Amino acid sequence: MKTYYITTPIYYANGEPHAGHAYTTIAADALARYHRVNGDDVFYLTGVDEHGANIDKTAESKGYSPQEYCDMLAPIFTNLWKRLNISNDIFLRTTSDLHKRGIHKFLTALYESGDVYKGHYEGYYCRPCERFFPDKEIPEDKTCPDHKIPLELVKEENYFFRLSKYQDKLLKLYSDQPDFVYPDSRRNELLNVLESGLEDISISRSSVSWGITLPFDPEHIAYVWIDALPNYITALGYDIDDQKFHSYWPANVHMMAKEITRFHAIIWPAMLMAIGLPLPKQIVAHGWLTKDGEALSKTRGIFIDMDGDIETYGVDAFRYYLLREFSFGNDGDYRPARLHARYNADLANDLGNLLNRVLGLLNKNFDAIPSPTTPGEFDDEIKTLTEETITSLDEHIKAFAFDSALESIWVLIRRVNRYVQQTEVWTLTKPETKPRMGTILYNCLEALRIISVLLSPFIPETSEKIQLQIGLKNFDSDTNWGNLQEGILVSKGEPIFPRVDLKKEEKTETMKPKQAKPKSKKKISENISFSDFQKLDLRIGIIISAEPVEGADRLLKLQVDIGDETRQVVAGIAEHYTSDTLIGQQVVIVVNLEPATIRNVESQGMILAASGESVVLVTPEAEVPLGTEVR
RNA sequence: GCCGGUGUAGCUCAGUGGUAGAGCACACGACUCAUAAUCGUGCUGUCCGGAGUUCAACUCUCCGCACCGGCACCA
Repeated sequence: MKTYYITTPIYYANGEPHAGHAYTTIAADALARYHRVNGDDVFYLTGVDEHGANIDKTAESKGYSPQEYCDMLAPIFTNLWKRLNISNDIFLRTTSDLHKRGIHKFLTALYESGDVYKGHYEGYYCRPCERFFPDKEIPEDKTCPDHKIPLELVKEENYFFRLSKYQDKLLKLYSDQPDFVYPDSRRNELLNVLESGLEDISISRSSVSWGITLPFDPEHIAYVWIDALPNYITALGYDIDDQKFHSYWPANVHMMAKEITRFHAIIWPAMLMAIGLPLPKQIVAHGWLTKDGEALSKTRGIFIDMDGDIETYGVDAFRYYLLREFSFGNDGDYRPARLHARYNADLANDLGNLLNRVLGLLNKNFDAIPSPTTPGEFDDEIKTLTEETITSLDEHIKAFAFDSALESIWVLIRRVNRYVQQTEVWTLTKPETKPRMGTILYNCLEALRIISVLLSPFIPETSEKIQLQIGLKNFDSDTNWGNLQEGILVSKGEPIFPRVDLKKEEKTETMKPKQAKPKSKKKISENISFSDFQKLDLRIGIIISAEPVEGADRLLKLQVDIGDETRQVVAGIAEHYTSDTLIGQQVVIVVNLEPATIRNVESQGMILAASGESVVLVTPEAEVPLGTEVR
């Protein structure tokens, strides 16, 4: 029996899961189920990554120990997966013994490979990022670009992994195995990274406490990614080297969202090379979800209402919509209106109604499933198309084209609807035509049975409902035509996808104004003295010219009149303001900031702006004389 | 600025060197077994713009525009 090992990332447990996590997990679930129904021995892994300074900090801010916090959060993930019908075989927590033991073995092996060395690291460090900035990346103001807080000059003794050594081997991997990274767009990006050179990476932290200690130096904690990536082997029992590990590793697919491909497609394979383990076969990245065209954002309250949509349309409709409407690999725009349209058109009208009408006809005219005694026109077409669908489905699945996969099944569903129409079964009630009627109904049911098998990876609950209504007590996953037995008593057939009235929906939607209050998540910094504050010289100025900076997308070169003089300031606001709207604006400018050169342009100060998801200039509430002090 | 991608019917997208397709939506018709479902027919397009190669380009080449990623940049 072929094995198939598929993984999602272990999601970082410093917040609740969102639709993006659900998307990854549902896609991986579809693959896992597809391979299971085709007879493979499948192992499907998902889980949570529970270590690192961020979790420690989040836990502390909520008044819990990190372990307590993780223990609270893990069930939120598992409950969601249960609700979404995720068929994972394991839910790995990095705080589990299984993982900790595996990591010890992994780190020991890595250490013994000779590619780990101890280095003194002196450099600029961002605590929330848990990372050092390489020399060429240090911002001139020594502020973390993501967290907007000052970098700390930290001198740490760290262990490093000789990633640089693996550049050529990785390049060879990419050329020998062109499908190692899917889709090609991601592969190209990573090739760029590889070709521009790799630096060794530090794999430990001595300043962080919440994590796994290095087996060869208890003073150090494994860096979160070094702790997390090997979960793919620790989950299989790598530490005891058992049969399970050897039968499932290497993984067939590591599935993830596009932002973490670098860790999976560069660092992870390099580490595996170092310890002499086989590499995963494919790194598969999907795009991000937007909602009605806007990026998801906690702070702006833009989120996908999974609970609401699942409540209205059902889990399978949610799964179906995500897999059917988005082309996997690209970003996808989640639009409740489209979900609604898909639900009614595809699920209720095409599939649900087909099952219902066939069962209705059968119940009205027969006591049980009749035998196909009387072949006729179109029968072969239905049978042939069913078989062709099985083949094309397989091709699409291999290419991660869930949308085409589902579309190909729907071609068959529509064909069966047409079959009912063409044969006008409902007219064949006379004794002499009844055997033909029975045959047609048998064919319809058999097609529906096979369709339910083909659909089971995507919408498992529906598949079961279909088979139950057909009268099968145990799920029959045989896709050979004719496997359906005659004489089975069918059920009455309640609609499996009752139509949803849009007007009702609009009402309920307006009834729950669930707007999150926009707020910044950055914590208040440490206190400074009043004299510290007084050191700042803030003045009112007016922008008299603004032009783009050569070679930079975000920068504008501004001339600001502050009364006595004109200052040239470079500001990273080009994405939010055009020159026209800026000229004539009064702004607050820091005039005693030491000058800096950015992109060969001198900047003699800094314009204040609220900078969160959007950037908004700070301006005086009423016009004031230029050069006025701000305090 | 560099690298890559995308731009086709109202919407979501497929597609080929010979003058364009699917689903949804829309209109009309058929049917009445079925969840106002199904089936048929029809409709709309400067296939982003421009130049070039070719007997012929939406499909190839070049230039440009727009949007989206990645990298650089964010005092």
